[in-house]
Amino acid sequence: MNASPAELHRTAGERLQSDGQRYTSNRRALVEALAVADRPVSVTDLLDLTSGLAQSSAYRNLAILEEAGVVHRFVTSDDTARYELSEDLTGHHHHLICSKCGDVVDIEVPAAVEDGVSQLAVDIGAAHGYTIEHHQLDLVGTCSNCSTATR
Amino acid sequence: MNASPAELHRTAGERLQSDGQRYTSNRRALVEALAVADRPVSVTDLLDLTSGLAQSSAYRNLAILEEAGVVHRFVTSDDTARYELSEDLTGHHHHLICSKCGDVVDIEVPAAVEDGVSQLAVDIGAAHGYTIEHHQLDLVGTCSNCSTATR
DNA sequence: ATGAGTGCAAAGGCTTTGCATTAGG
DNA sequence: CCTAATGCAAAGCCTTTGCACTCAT
Repeated sequence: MNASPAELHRTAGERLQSDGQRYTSNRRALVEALAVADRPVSVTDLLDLTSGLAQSSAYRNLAILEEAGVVHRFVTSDDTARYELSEDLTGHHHHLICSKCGDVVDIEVPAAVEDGVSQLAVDIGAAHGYTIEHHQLDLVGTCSNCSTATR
Repeated sequence: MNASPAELHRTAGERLQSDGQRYTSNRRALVEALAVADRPVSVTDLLDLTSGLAQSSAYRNLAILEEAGVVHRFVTSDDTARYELSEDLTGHHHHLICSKCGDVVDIEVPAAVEDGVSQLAVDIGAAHGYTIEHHQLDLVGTCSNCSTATR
């Protein structure tokens, strides 16, 4: 986890390749931007962070990167998808989300809680016939900015 | 928690009233449908479950019910909003989500894990200047149906 | 009567798709 | 060369909004 830039790109390239996909400059730029951002970002953000990337290409490439396990996509209450590098590249973490502005901050969780949740996932999955892929713990609240603002 | 139907409607009515809203028949029908569904449902589902309810009214009323704290809205990876009755009406629980079909099942979590997460929420919130409103724990995987399907 | 609530249809915003062009292997 | 990838514009889908009508108080 927390791979160096070079290592990151190598891993990304390998995963795409084993998916029968190329690691093009657009895709590299997206991975780069996600690494630099170091927090979940929307497609709009990514278009700002990269340059000369068509919106449709961003969506298409993010879908491919997700399929290859390089990025992770999720949606918060503001209905816009956010992307971040896959957890096995950056380390397992959870999210602190502002219910007002939709902002997301990465957080780390004590091992005790993490273990409890992991065990739970196994048990619950078995009980319901689900194959658990991952879990997601969100703490939802109001960020200092939005608390202060006169709404 | 797990209020009787009568109690449920009474509580819903009160909350709307203290929000300066009426408990109209459309709103009652939505609450009724959510209670019967007993799982998070999409607006499309709600339109099927109720009858003669305009789509726009569904959205508008759900927003008002959410504002009044009667229902809770959230989004899974399939980008469609789901609604359920507020947790203080049905009991605190979490979700088991199918990453393929977007289906959601309510689950309950052992007190030990729950306590750990609650404490965590307090700590993390303080550390980041957030006022935590609630937390959300999702177990994401593939339901038995989708595992079997030849994709 | 008077404003909230409703239905219908149109508009919005994020995302996906079609198609001709470009580029990587 | 030949298919994958790209950009542009159009289309889609969920959701929101405008407006006239209806209902409750």
